[in-house]
Amino acid sequence: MSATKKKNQANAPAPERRRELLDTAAEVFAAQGYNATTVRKIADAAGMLAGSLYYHFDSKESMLDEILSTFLDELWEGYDAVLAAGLGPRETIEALVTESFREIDRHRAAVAIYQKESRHLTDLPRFHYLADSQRRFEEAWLGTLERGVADGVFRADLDVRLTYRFVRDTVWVAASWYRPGGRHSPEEIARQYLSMVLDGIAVGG
Amino acid sequence: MSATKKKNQANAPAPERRRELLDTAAEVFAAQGYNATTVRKIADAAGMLAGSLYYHFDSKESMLDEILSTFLDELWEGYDAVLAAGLGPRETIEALVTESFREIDRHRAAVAIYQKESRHLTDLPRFHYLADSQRRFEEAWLGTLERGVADGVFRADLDVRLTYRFVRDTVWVAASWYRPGGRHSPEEIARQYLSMVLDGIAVGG
Amino acid sequence: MSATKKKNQANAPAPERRRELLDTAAEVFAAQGYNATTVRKIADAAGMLAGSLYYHFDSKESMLDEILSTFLDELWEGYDAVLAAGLGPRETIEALVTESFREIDRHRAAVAIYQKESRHLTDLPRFHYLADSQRRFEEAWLGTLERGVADGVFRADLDVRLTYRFVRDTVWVAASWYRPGGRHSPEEIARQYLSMVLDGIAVGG
Amino acid sequence: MSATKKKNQANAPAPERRRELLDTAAEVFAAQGYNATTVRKIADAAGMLAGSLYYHFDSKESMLDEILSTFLDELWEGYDAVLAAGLGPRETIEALVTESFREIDRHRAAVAIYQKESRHLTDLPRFHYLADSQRRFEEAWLGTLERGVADGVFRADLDVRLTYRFVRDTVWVAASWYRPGGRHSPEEIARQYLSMVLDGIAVGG
DNA sequence: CATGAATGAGACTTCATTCAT
DNA sequence: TATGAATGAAGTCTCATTCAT
Repeated sequence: MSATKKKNQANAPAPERRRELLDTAAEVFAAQGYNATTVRKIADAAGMLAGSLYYHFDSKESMLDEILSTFLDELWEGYDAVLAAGLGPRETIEALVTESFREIDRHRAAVAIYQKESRHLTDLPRFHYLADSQRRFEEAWLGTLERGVADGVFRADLDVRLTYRFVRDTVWVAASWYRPGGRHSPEEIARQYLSMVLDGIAVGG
Repeated sequence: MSATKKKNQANAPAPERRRELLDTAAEVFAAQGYNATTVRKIADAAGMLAGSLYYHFDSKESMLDEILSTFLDELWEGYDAVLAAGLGPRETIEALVTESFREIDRHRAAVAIYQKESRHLTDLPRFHYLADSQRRFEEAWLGTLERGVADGVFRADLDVRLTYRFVRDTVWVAASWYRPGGRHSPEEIARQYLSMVLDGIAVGG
Repeated sequence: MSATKKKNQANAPAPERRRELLDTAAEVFAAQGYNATTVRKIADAAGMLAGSLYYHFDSKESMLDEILSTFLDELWEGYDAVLAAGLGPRETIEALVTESFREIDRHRAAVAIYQKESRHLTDLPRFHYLADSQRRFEEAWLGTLERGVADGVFRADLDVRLTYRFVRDTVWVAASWYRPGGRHSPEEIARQYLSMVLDGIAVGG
Repeated sequence: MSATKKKNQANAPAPERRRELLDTAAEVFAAQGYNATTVRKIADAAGMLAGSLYYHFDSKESMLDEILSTFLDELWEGYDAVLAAGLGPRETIEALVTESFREIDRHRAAVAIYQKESRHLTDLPRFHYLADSQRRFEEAWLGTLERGVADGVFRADLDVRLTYRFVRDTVWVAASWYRPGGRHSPEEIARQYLSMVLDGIAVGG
């Protein structure tokens, strides 16, 4: 049950090579921006000529599509598991945040691309699934926050929509500085982040 | 005492027209991304032909340059005033956050552009001042947080560098959804944000 | 009795200003080439804005036209006087060469422009007079050389057409390095040049 | 021992195609002037689209660069052989002139371009080698003439610098009218030219 | 599978020219 | 007479894409 759709890949064979090339492309997209990335840069990074990429992919856009949809598919697999677990609001938030940092760990480039490009991409029919995902996203997070306020575990004096935006953005922007294999594991980052957001940085509280 | 540099504007006079055009350009850059914005789109939005822009500006890049440097100049004017005021760490953070949201209110487009483009721009000699600003930024925020930890007003158990990143990102990423003249004033947003970051969203603390 | 035609000048008055501007334009054309010279460069050199030149002239091309035709008019005045004087072949050559260097002295820029641009200009109807001039030129020089060979004052063993080309080029190409007011007067240069061409540079002869 | 430098060609292989295209470009540059030549005209002459040229070359300027530097490299190969041969002044001049007309025969277009464009090109760092070549040129010719005067084989009453200019220019301007495969071989033209310059066109001497 | 060469659309930019003031 | 601002055509160059080999 995919969150997105089937890809019409230019050719079938050797799915590992395909994945390798997509990883390469994702790194370049993330580093330079989608528009500023030329097909030739991707090909250079992959050790081939620009034209050769078209044996594997229909277009530059379809590479981006596959990168983003693969990431979102995996993300929703994780999110759906959390949401189906019947946890309380605070525990749900904790699980979603942790899951998010794990995704950043696994798909850093894709997340960075998503952050930077999703806004203008949603206009294209091919990328409508980004808006769908955005909607489900808001449902999950906002719903959990509201449930927490109703249950008395989250403060009632904060604008819940504003809080949602803060939390959502801060989690994902981390992709812009996170380096897999760095000092902090995703779980450690999640713990620190949650501690800040849930209890504040001030002493005394 | 400018944070950046003097612009060599193609032509001196009529600074209001110049500012009008820059505002228009900034909106388009923010909405579509710098690379995806064609000079023609800016000209359309300004009600003129693409070539006509070059009477006012040397290049598309110099428009971006002027937008960003103007914004940073004003930002640092505000920041420097705060930093020179001799406030305690908590009050400094509060003042910086409030000042930041005010800048977002005044320069929404510029902030959004800065967020999206500054990373690849820093490579260009012309935009070295972005890196300089980044450095002073880190000094101001990280320094204040460290002082707060030393003074015992901020928690000592959080990774201060990680906290700095979260705080910094959360503030600026607001530019991506903030709409001047919307439901919340910059001061109101700052208050909510500070309350969340300082005291946490959980009840009890 | 003009060699060319009337100019339709954009406006009548102040012929000295007109000449000043044309001199300025000629210098820039000579220094940078006609195509590479922008109207703005001419205006800069004249201390005005590009658009202002159009009060004085119809177009950039008409400036070039007026520069070249004025020069050719004066040149042919001198040449016609020489040719009408009924001199012998050697004396005619001497007089033409001397007259030529005097023209270079007076119209250095125009001569340099003529050298560089006349070839592609002859295609334009407006500049047909350049081809006419070229023809009369060949008549005058080649005819004199042939007369000299027939009279036995010039060597019969040289290809007269080839000789004509060498002589012609050598004279005019001097415009590319000649600086009015330099070490050598036009007459001195003419004398040296004639001595070389008529008697050779080798000792003994 | 190259007179100029290595080219960073956009792509390495198929050097014959590259040379074909450069020859085409050189013809158009020579016929119309570098500035007046549009990339589209070159492409038309080569039977391709304008953009396609950029697969082979970095820019229009780099085509010009390669045309000129290739020509100068070959020219200096010939000149250096002459200068290393230890000939007397008169024989050196004869050999240099003959070599020059041979180069015009082989590189007519390049020579014509060099004549017309080198002056404003020398300002560009990329074309500094033109000035270097110019300097070595003057050394070779002027030095030989001076040696000839000292040895008593050339006349002492002529301004040697003026003579140098006349000789230099006249040789090279020939590229503007010379047509390879025409009535005269390069050697025949050289002989006629040398006869004129060395012994003069006047009978008796 | 990959290369080499080309296409064609469209980008940024330049510039002669116009015109109201 | 000159300015300031704009026009519009054209120029150089980039780049995603195609395709024969």
